[in-house]
Amino acid sequence: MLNRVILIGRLTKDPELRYTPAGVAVTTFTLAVDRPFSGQDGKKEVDFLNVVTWRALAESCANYLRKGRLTAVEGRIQVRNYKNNEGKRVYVTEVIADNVRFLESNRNEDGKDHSYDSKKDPFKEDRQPININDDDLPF
Amino acid sequence: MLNRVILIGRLTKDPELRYTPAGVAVTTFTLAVDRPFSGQDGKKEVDFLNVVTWRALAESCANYLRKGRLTAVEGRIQVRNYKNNEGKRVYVTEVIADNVRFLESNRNEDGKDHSYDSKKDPFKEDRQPININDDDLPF
Amino acid sequence: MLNRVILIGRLTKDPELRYTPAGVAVTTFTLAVDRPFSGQDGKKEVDFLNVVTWRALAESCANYLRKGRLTAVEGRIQVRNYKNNEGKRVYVTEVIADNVRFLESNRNEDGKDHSYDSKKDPFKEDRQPININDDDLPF
Amino acid sequence: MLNRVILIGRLTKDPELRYTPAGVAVTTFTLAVDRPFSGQDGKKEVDFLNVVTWRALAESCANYLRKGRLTAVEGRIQVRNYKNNEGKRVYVTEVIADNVRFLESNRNEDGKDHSYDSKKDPFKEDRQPININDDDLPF
DNA sequence: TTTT
DNA sequence: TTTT
Repeated sequence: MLNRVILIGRLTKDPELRYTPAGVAVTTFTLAVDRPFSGQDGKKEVDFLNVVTWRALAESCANYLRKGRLTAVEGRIQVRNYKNNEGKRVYVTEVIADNVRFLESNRNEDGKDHSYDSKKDPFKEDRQPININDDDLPF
Repeated sequence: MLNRVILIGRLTKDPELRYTPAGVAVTTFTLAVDRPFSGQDGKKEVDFLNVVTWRALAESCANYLRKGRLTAVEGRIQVRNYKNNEGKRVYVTEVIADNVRFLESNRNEDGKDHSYDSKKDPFKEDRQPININDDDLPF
Repeated sequence: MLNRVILIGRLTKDPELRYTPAGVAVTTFTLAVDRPFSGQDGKKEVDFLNVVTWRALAESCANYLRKGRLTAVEGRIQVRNYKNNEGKRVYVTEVIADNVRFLESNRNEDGKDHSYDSKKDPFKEDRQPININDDDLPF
Repeated sequence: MLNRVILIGRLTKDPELRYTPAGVAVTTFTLAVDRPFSGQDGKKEVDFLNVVTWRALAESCANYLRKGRLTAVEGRIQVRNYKNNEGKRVYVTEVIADNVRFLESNRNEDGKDHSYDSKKDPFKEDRQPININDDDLPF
């Protein structure tokens, strides 16, 4: 009935943008989130949490997030399951984000409006995959 | 750096209480959390999320939660991994709760203080397992 | 940049539905939220938090919430200020809800779809006030 | 029964550290939190939210937070009331923080452990006020 | 001004 | 009373 997650962490790699066959943008990335009180007893503990964003938010994440950037994410936990190539059902837990805050902006700050316009994205075609099934997404 | 989850859902089964060899109580249960807008397009979508509680909270959850009860949980997402019996690394995502609210109380309301006292628990010994390793918990 | 609140508590009175001159529904109510650890040292501490909902959500809150009902609210904190009749600026803090969960339903459960339809609301006209200014809302 | 707030914003001024007569540290500051979608229709909307921290957390906030710093706060909403000098009851809403994350560290990064030690604080005595009542705190 |  |  209620399912809310808020995370602050750093991207482990650059985000990955893909498109479903229907042309819907989906960006995935992993956040490294340090556990509280890590480091004081020697061991540094971190959770690596997978985040999924859709549509306009996916495109702006692909554009403005980069490896190592401090990022806040709001969303909900979702459990997805699929059959792997051995026919076994696998369960994957992800955070479906509906709000992402870029806490560290680009170095080359220019004061312009950075809202993403996919029509002006020169790399959009390069990123567009061809064999994704909308029901069984491959991330 | 920040990792906060709040869930409201219903228990899919009675909670399970175990003890580590060191005698630390740990209770696990699964919450069924309906996704928003489920049902209007026919399909009812639900996430089944695993929750873990420790110590005093574990004991009070074992005592007062039951299958079907509406329950609120506050905590953080954690990813645990272990090697399965085929030697393959398996990743398990759980919500480690630090606050649990019983939104539906027992039918037989009696007005007494319901804070759990493990010394008075007649079932404690029955529930106590013998072969749990504190580092590699079996849930 | 991020502002998220989640509350669970009970309505102190029935909710109040009003309409702006432009016909926008706005419902307000107060949640009594018990503080943690209240009661053990004798004193029972409660926060009374004002909640505001708009449009369709306002109408369904007006319809299904009642005094005493256990309710979950998701939203953000907002500080509104206005000049009182002595010309002094007054600051009011409210939770603007975008998600409300009715944790205690009506006794007369009927299994029907309870999504609110304002066109079928026989009391809508009665509740419609005439002298509310959209910019300076009177709650 | 549940009361959780998460904010990310910037300090409007340096934080203020005080001590109760019993010697308990309490730090207060205000976060400027931009509302979503601000700026696109011309008007930039902000909420100014008062935050209160206690004890060790108060001391580390006083030490490491400064005006303008981006900061994440976790806590609960509390409504405090007192009689003002005209004998009228005034209600003040604050966020009582139990977790604060410094999202922008000091410029002079040195890699050292920055956990606050009040015994080594050369300014502690200077900051110690004398006429605060523990029950009716003056912020 | 307040709920169970 | 307000931050970038």
